Amino acid sequence: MDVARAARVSQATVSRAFNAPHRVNADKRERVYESASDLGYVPNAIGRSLSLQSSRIIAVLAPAASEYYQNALSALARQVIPQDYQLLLFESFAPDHLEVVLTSVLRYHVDGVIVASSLVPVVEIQPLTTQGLPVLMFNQEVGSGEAASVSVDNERGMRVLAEHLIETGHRSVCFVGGMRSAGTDQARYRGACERLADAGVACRYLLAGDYSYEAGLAAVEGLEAMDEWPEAVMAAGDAVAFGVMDGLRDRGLSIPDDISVTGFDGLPQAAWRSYRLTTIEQPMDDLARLGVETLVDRMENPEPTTLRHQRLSGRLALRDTVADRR
Amino acid sequence: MDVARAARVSQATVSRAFNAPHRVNADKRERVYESASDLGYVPNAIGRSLSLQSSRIIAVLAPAASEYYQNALSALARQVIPQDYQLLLFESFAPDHLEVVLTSVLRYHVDGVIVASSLVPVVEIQPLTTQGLPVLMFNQEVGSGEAASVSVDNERGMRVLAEHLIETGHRSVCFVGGMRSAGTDQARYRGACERLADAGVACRYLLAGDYSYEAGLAAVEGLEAMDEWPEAVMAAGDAVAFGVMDGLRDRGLSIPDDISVTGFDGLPQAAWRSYRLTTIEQPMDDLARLGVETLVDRMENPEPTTLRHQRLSGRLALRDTVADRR
DNA sequence: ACAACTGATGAAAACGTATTCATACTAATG
DNA sequence: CATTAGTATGAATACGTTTTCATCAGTTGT
Repeated sequence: MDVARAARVSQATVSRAFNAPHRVNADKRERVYESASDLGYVPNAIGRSLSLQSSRIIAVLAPAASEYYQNALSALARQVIPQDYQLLLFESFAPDHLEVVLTSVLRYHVDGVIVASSLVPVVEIQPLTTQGLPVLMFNQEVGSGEAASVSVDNERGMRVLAEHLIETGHRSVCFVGGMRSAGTDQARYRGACERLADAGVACRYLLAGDYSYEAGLAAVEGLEAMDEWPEAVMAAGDAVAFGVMDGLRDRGLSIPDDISVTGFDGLPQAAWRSYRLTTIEQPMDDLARLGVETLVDRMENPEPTTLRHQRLSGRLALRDTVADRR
Repeated sequence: MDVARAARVSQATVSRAFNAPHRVNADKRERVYESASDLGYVPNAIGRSLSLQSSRIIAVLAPAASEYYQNALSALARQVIPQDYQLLLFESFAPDHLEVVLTSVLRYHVDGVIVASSLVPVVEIQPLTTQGLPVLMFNQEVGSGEAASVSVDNERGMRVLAEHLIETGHRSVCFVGGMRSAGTDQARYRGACERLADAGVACRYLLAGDYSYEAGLAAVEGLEAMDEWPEAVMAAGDAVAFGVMDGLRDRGLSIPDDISVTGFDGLPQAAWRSYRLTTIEQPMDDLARLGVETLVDRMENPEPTTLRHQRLSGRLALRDTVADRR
């Protein structure tokens, strides 16, 4: 290698100068650094990966078009820096495209994978786990043993929200779900349902179709088609809630006076003046930190730790979309 | 290698079976595929990178917390797939941290770099260009010769918006900028100013501080401190515009009856019912495609093409935040 | 029948690093 | 002074590919 020659040392010494400076004499070390900066040399991470059999790269599968997952990605990117890993982004994996993406992930011999998408069920990622690749499911509750996972406590969060609605005297509620298949959707509906049922409050289920603003907006038609407006609608996600709010306002209804609305996730927009949405805020940074730590732990400790789901509690953000009806 | 042995062929043949299937006999090819799937083998991209001296990875520097750049990242991720490149994400580069990030980029020997951040001036990325690394500045207008770049035509977009305000009879305008240092900010202000001046309309400048909702909200205080409300405020970005709108509404003003507001970027929220913001929509997919194509072209053709800035026109989205004052 | 060509294949080198092993040297101990 | 322990260094190897080059078999043309 050029630097070695320029510094009149062996290539092994160059390697040591960068990775274990104390193991090489000060004078040679300086010579190496000097030649390196002269030649604009920086150690090649690819050669390093090959030799070390470890790339210090984490693949992350995320639908970059979703507001929630954009925030998750951002939080993950920040948490990964202190651990000195990089994120390799994989996106846009339609169900039929997923297999291609997964072999692509395999090709890059990443050290670990974070699956941040409600569209990828845990069974689909078996091609990765069978290769012994550590996988973390982000924002998905999976059974223990299948994969490591972190998420907010969806059921509890929804229970807290339901509790709040009950306390404020709501007697009829409609839950607007995103996608039936998403595990989070089920957990959230269950949480709402159970708590409301305890208090003798009915909770209908309306399907928006996905977790978007547009879906929420369209769902209001379904709401309208019911015999009468519910006193409160609990949306499965903030984005849906924004759509619902705007749809209701379009129809001349006032929030929260005519109808209360709650969300879930704690998107930045929930705090905006036009919405001031009462919602459960996901502790995004904590989730990301916990997730990355869990994954890194699995990557760096060969002995297989038990794969378990870790739940973090969300925070109830009380704002202005729930009326006191007592 | 195991697969070679299992298929009783040389390792060179395995390589050819995957990269140039027609150059290896059908029977051996099948044997290779079979052994590969038995052993769960996929070609190692790291070894490949080392041998090919090309990683097929593009580094992207983006502030993952900004709504605009999240959308840009998403568009870039989609555009990069058909070209068979992957995106390696680098984020959170405070000015003093930038150098570390850049050497990290260098380490990974990526094939190209996309800088999607208004916070990174083109001079700062010289460490990359001097290494002969192709760089694309996304959403930044840089002088020709310094780096390849793509952006929407900021000046023209703002002129179109100004034109619209003039046509609808506005006689006083305030421009709310994001950050003085950002090149886009200057171009947008210039576009607005020039067109308005032509029509004899004054255009004041108010600095929000950054391109966030919160900055826009706070900027309304500055607006309030002026002798009288302007007839229109032109925000430098949509997020700022949302903040301005909410700030004005907080003060009991009606949009657009009391004050017109315009934005810039075309964020998804601009179409939301609560804002219905008249703005310039950036052709994000076209920008991403053009940017990626430009970069890929530079990566794959050694002879240096001239580095130029490419502008795409934005689209005027006429919605409900500009009144007709004639 | 023999030369010339074609196509399939393997051996070997290269890419840039980390690391093991051996060697040369220095310092400390008896 | 001789032995030992320790330290600094380089040579060599491994990591997993791609690719050049040589070889060998088979085919075509005369």
